[in-house]
Amino acid sequence: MTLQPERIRAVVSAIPPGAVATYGQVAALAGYPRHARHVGRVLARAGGDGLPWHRVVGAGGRIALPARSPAAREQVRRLRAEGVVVTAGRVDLARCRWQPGLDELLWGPGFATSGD
DNA sequence: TCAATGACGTATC
DNA sequence: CGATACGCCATTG
Repeated sequence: MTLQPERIRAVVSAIPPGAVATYGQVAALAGYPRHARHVGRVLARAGGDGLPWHRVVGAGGRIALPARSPAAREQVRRLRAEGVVVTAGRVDLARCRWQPGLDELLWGPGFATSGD
C-alpha cells in the first residue's frame, strides 16, 4: 500500500470538539502533504467509523460537501452543536481552526486563539 | 496501460 | 466572489 488511511484517521480523530481542520492541514499532519483529496477519500470511506469527519472542512473553512446534501447539513449541525460558528456554509477559521503543536500542549485543546 | 474521477488547493480572470 | 484552469495522486473502469 502506498497510503496509510490509518494515519489520516489518527489525525482526524485527534481534532478536539469545537475545532476544525482543513483537508490540506490534516493531510500534512498525517504526513501526506498535497494529498488533501485522499483525506476526503478516507473520510468518505470511513463514513461512520466514529471519526469526527464533520470537523474537517475545505480551504478557508468552506464546507466541502454540497449544501443540499444531507451530509453537509449534518456536518453543519454537528459543528454548531460543538459551538462552532457556521455562516453561509463556512466556518470561522479565525476562531475554530485547530492549531496542534506547542500551543495545544501548553494551553490544551479548545483554546481558541483570537488570531486577530 | 490509458482515461476519467474525486468530501482538495492555489492561482488567475 | 464566481468560474476556470491546473496540479496532486490513489482508485476505478
